[in-house]
Amino acid sequence: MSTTVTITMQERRYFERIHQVVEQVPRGQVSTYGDIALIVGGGCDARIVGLAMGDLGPRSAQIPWQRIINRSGGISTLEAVGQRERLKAEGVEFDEKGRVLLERFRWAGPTPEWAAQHGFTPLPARSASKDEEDKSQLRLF
DNA sequence: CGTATGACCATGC
DNA sequence: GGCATGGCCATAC
Repeated sequence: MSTTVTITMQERRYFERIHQVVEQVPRGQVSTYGDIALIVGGGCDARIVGLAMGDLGPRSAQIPWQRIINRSGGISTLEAVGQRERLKAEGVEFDEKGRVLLERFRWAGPTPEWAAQHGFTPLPARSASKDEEDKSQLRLF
């Protein structure tokens, strides 16, 4: 009997995949809503990642939602204090203004192997220094 | 099916 | 860097 599972892949085509990616963020590192959206791809948006995090419910105990922060390194949740404490306990450091030091603790994204294997998009490489990156791109003027 | 909302982000000032 | 706007797309009513 082939009880084909008629899984509702359509309904939350993003939520499921978002959760899957967030699970990959290692302890002691953080990622941003936008980065997760890029990895999921297929038109996924940063706000959808936020929605998916809010939709975790009981699963919040399994999925490291605390490692997802906003582009500025700030915490967007209502329980910002608790989230910051969790991250501190993992070794994540903050600056004087209470923002995560993204340059040091930002997750580089999944390995190309894992990404290809599960149908995700790896994150583009980021230079440690923005200036050097700009310099490497010759402005032909 | 239109409207409002959201754990966002890029842009312009 | 901070503040205000517009845009983005899925959900809830």
